[in-house]
Amino acid sequence: MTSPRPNPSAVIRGDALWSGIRDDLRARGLRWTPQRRTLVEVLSKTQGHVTGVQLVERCRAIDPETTPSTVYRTLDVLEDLGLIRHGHGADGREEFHVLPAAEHGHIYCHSCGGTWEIGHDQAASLLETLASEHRFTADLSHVTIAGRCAACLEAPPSA
Amino acid sequence: MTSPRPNPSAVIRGDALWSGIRDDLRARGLRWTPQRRTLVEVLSKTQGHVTGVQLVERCRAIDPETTPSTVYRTLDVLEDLGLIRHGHGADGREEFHVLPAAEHGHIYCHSCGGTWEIGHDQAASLLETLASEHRFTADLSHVTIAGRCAACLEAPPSA
DNA sequence: ATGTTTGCTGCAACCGCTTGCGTTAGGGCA
DNA sequence: TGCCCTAACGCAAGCGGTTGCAGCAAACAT
Ligand SMILES: [Mn+2]
Ligand SMILES: [Mn+2]
Ligand SMILES: [Zn+2]
Ligand SMILES: [Zn+2]
Repeated sequence: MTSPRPNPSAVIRGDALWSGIRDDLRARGLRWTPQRRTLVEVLSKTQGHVTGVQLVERCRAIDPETTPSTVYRTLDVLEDLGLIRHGHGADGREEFHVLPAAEHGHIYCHSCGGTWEIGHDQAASLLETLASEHRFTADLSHVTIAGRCAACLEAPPSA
Repeated sequence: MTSPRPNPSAVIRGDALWSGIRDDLRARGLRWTPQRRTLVEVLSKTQGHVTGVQLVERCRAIDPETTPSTVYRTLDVLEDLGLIRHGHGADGREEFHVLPAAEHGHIYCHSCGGTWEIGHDQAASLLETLASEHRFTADLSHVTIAGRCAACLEAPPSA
């Protein structure tokens, strides 16, 4: 859970993205273990959003011995390598973005529970304001904004 | 527990903001209990940000029997009444904003752990974009944006 | 092959917070 | 003042995720 570092080969296909990991890890003095191989296999078959719990489940389908702490620690490593990102849902729970995917944030309606994505263009003005007024480089994929959607503002559900 | 009071006007003393809560609750069919009174006393002496754990600690200083679940449930109620707001830190942990306070979001540096506040003016463009493009009314106090501060971009701490 | 280094694993405990449930007690009304 | 309804409480278990530690095993060198 540290720094963003885009993987140069990330643009290509999913397979190509994940196939280089073994060497990426070794180049950094890290190790390629059966447990990591399992998680990477799961991730390479995953698109969009996943929670940590879902990933543990899917790993267990391949290797029933899978331990949560190992999975979460490996997710941290993979995020350092720039292969995944995580954000937090409205309740603070982790959600992982599996690459390749356009970087995006989320908006969440407190009333109906609906969620939508915010693209770079929609966030551009905020990111620029942060850059100029705070000299801050924001991580859009870690952004979740809560509030009320149009439908709920007009017709508040029962409350 | 409650003994007759010779001087009915004595207890007041709290901020105008917090003094109406008892009646606010009753008007909604909710109840004014000793546990809620303790939490409200703590909140009325609190400014800025507090975590749930801190609030439980401070309640225990007044009433050692304080139970976490009761505190968190009461915090939910008070947020419904609009007396506090909560957001999530970069790690997803809850932080409560005690009113009166200008509504604001937070930015957080993944490298050095520093945090800063975003005011309404700095968020205005984002909020407007969300309103126009998604017809979404955002809750600024629930916003935490992670990224890197200027100092860390120029001189990454050891990484 | 074998040894050595040290990153990684599994475990168990823990943290912040939530939830289901049986019991207590607030508070409107007689 | 006492009754009654039900909101709120305390407890214990649970959930998502993290952490310290002792043993294990990748990786590289010999
Ligand atoms: Mn985070
Ligand atoms: Mn704040
Ligand atoms: Zn909605
Ligand atoms: Zn920083």
